[in-house]
Amino acid sequence: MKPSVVTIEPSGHFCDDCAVRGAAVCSSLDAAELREFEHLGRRVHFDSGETVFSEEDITTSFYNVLEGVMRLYKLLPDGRRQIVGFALPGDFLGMNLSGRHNFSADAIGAVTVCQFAKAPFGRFIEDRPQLLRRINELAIRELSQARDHMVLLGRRSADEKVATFLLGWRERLVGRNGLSDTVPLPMSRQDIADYLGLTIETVSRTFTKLERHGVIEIIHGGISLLDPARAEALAAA
Amino acid sequence: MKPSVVTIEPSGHFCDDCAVRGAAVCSSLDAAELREFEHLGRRVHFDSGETVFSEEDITTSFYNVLEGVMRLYKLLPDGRRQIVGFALPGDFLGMNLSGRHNFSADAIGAVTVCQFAKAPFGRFIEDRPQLLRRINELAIRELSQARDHMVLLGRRSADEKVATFLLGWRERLVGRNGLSDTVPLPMSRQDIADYLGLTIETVSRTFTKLERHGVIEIIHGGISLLDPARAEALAAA
DNA sequence: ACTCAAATTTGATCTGAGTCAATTGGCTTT
DNA sequence: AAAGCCAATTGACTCAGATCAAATTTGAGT
Repeated sequence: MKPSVVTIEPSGHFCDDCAVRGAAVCSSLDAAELREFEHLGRRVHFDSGETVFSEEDITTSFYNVLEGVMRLYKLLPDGRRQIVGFALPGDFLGMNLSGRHNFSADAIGAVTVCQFAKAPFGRFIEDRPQLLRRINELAIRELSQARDHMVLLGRRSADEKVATFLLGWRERLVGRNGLSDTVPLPMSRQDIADYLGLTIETVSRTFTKLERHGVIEIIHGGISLLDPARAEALAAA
Repeated sequence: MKPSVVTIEPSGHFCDDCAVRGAAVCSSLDAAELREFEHLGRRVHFDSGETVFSEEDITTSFYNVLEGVMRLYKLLPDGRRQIVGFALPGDFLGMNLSGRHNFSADAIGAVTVCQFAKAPFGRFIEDRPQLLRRINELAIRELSQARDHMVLLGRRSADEKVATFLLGWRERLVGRNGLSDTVPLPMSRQDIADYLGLTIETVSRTFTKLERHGVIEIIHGGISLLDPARAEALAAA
């Protein structure tokens, strides 16, 4: 929540070495289009805890996450927070109908995004239906994830929520270095609680319980999944 | 849950008198396109309680709701149910990436849908980016609603959930006959409970409490909103 | 109107997760 | 290495909403 000091690099030919070129919205563009496209985007860096955009902000940009993790959340007037998702490299943010973002986004650790001004991006899309189709795909995938998360929030116990989260997070990180039993958790316990609709104490107690039962080991900056099968069983229940 | 006896009318010029022509996906089509489009769709009728499609079904069709209300839900292996939304006339269903529906849909009362076979619909979209843009709009709107619902499920009390639901449902029915304080509730208490992440008993008790406090009156087939301001206050809290 | 089944309401009790309150542990700064 | 700070853990207790168990009410079919 420090003042937002961002570093804006000059636009240029940086798609070439972009880590998410194949995964992100860009995957729908051919080489020539990509060359044109890269003039629209600028790499912007955010430090840990900085807010990339806020819920009621007028949407002026779209964002493609290049590096790092972000928390996406909504606040109630009295301060209660619900994290609606975590964004990882390759995720595309900023689509909306109202002209305002309908959630806020903070950097968890250092984050780099590819930022596109709304108007030129809109014009670029105009005559490129395959890019629109790609964006639509991403929206539909998110919608499916959102529905899964509703089931978790509305109908699962604390144990099930935590087990499901750990397995789901591990799965999302597969792109990194394959499926690993060492699962880094860059977000705080409070973030996890606000994502799962629990309190920080319940999350902590559940982690401890899972460790006592030999399902996980709590390690520095994450957990190690000792018994994936048992975790799956807990999550499915 | 009776066997699915559906009535399929012959395809023909029925878009002319379609109640949702202006609201649905069709709103992005001009007169000539609409004429071509109507040959793709068939009106299909479902009786109360019938299942229109199930979660793991291979997607063979898309649906445009014409009349009635549907519940959209997901089930856990042990039978717990989360309703992820209610569909009303004008809503478009069936989009997905996996090739399977990722939720189930039942008719609540009699329902009429406009059913499109997947392949011809896909071909029709192909060279009509404005229809794709319309579908994208609908997906983004749903995504926004889904996030709001996550906040409700994860962070709101039973009283807030019920008040928010009643106001939100009233709002969704504005298209019908304007904003009315008489709010029909075609779905059962169990449906409301499964939508709000509560039990049927808690929903019933909360209705009774709201009535005791003069906020609503429970009437046949719905409620009457006596004190909208107080309901708003409860929902905002 | 009469019967039966299902939906809803109401009551009594229980419990999973929340709340409140210390500790403990890990970093950072000096 | 001591001090200070914030995040995480642990413990004791509470409570909102779940569960269990009856009534009621509603509705469809005869």
